[in-house]
Amino acid sequence: MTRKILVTSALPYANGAIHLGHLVEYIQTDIWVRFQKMAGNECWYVCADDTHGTPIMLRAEKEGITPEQLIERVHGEHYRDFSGFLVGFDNYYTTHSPETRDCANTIYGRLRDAGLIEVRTIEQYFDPVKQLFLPDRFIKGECPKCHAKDQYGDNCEACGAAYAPTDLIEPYSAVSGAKPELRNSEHYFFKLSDPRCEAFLRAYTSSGVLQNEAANKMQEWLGEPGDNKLTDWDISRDAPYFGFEIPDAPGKYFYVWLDAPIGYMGSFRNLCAQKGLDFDEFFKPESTTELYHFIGKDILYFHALFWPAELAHAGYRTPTKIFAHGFLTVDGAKMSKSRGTFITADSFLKTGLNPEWLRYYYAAKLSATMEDIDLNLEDFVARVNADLVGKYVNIASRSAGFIAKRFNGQLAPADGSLPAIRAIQDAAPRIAELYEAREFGKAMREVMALADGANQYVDSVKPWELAKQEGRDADLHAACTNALNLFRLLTVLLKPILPVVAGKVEAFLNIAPLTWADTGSLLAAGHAINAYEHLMTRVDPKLIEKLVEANRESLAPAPEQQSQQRHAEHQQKAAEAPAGEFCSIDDFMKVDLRIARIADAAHVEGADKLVRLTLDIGEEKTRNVFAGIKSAYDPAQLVGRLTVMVANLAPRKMKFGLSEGMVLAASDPDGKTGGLYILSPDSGAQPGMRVK
RNA sequence: GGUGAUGUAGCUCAGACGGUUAGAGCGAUGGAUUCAUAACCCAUAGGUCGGCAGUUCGAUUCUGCCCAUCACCA
Repeated sequence: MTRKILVTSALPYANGAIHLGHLVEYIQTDIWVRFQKMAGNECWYVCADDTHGTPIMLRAEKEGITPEQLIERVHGEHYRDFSGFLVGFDNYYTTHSPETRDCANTIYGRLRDAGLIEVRTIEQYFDPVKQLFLPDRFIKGECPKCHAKDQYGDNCEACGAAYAPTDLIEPYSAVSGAKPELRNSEHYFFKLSDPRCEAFLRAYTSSGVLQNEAANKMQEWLGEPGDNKLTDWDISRDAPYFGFEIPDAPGKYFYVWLDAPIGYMGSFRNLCAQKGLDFDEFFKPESTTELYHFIGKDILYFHALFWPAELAHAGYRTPTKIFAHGFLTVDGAKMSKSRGTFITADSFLKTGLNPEWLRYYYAAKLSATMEDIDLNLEDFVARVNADLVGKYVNIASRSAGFIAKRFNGQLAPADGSLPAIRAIQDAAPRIAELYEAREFGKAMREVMALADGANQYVDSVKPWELAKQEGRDADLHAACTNALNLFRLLTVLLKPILPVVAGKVEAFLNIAPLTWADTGSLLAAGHAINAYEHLMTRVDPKLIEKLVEANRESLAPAPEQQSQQRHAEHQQKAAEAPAGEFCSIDDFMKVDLRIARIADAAHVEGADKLVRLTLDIGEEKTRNVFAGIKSAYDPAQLVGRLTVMVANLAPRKMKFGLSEGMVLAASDPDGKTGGLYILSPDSGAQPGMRVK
């Protein structure tokens, strides 16, 4: 029976370029979709640009254009990049569309009618210069807990404390620098804490729609049965805001994260109109169609809690499965602009690299888990050249010449009992299961083992010797025919990953587009093929160097959205530390090291590795410092000792109290040699002396 | 700080319900070959399976702790 399947990838934010991190998801999804289509299923792949929110509004303003102009331009860039990597959306739309607006209004209206929307007045900062309410990340100020300066409005990067923007000391607008005013505003909340939502989500998240790791993670957010840890979700923002105005609330707009997943519906509805599909068949509650969302592990929260809860209580079906994948690292580290590994899709293509190289490399490393995958640039070159060119393409390359020169391009009967051919045909159903299960890496290992088998076959029959012997024409003809059949079968298995190469193979072999069912057949005797042309070039390592150079930014990198999916509005941390090997004397002098006398030391109740130290550094007040030295020191033996502390470290709020500094201790960075050793000055040093 | 995950040969990764010699590809080395994009074929070398403890007759595989990396904390 043909399955009816709707597939989505997460919506990229219309605020930046597509990079290789994004592509992990789109390539993974595209491979899965292409496999489903080859297998004969009705499968639709939709996506869209995520276009709303304050960052879009502000960026457009900065560029002197309207938000509509900005998102139209970015939509073009995104679509170009995805097309360049052969991501075959059935529809690539925008959330700024009548369909999405209509779906959002419908969902909102139904949730409201179900009593799941609540209006509350909240106090929020307002920028009097820009005349707009400020999202948390656009307010900065002094941390209320540790008093670090210039912290964002939602949490402190120095001490990790989470708080409301209104808790900040001396707040200022990150947009205008103005002192924001507190103003009351009515906000609309989706009542996730409602018992109906909690009950639904407990059942839903443990029903097998999530990977095990993801389901485990959900437990943290849901808490133990009985304690309802879910809190209501603020889904409105005040004007001015680029988004959809809430129907019954003039001046209030849907928060961008509300309409982003609804954009999946909007894009599909737009497709339905184009193709004459029945939208309701896919989204009615008792639908027998399948709905899959491919997402990054960072946005599980939105897709596994808010989104299904909205759908379930607005009278729609819920997702069949949510597939979360890990992040991309390059050469074992986070993508970095200073190292040139924050590689944009556009630069990859402009440098002249073949997108199918990357598709194959990702496929070879992808699994069904949320594990990160590493793009090792050296490994990339070796793997693509060895597997695709050396093994796979080579089979055609070494056989085609004989067929063309000696047999007028016509094939002999294929040997269906040949072990190498049987091996591929036997493996095909297993490989189909691996594709279905998103275990592409395992599938590729199998395919390459089969390609090895094909090369071994050619090696064993030695066509180049047969060609020189009198009266061995039939053997030569059979050998090369078998090799080309092996090649054709392998092409079927690789087609979801290499659609362009597969197209060239179809032209070369003079056959109809390959489907999965073709693994069951062989080419007929007498079938005429076309002239062989190179199917794929090798990766030149010089191109990789050029690529890295093209993406390298020598200056200290601007704080850029490092996350691969997340909205800038939501969070925008991860400003990269400049990668310098040396620090200047000035940098060093910023650290105020002081001799401290340990006035008191005590175990900390409930802490596994902390000792509470009371330090005298010659000031009126002693300092309270938590040190992670419990494993090495008994508090009693520390009292009275002199040591060295960092006196101007930003205070850090810990579970057990405020830590006002740090004592220095030595340990093996690799952890190979155990032990922890706090520093002591030579005798004569007095508390409060500066160390430099 | 809490939670979820990851850590196996130079590189990228498999695997083991605990049990004789821990696997593959790439890379390295040696050989064979020349049909093929210096591709392919055969063989060899390489690992105290992140660290420390515990359970066990026996752990890399189970448990605890530690270290490192990634993500999330609305």
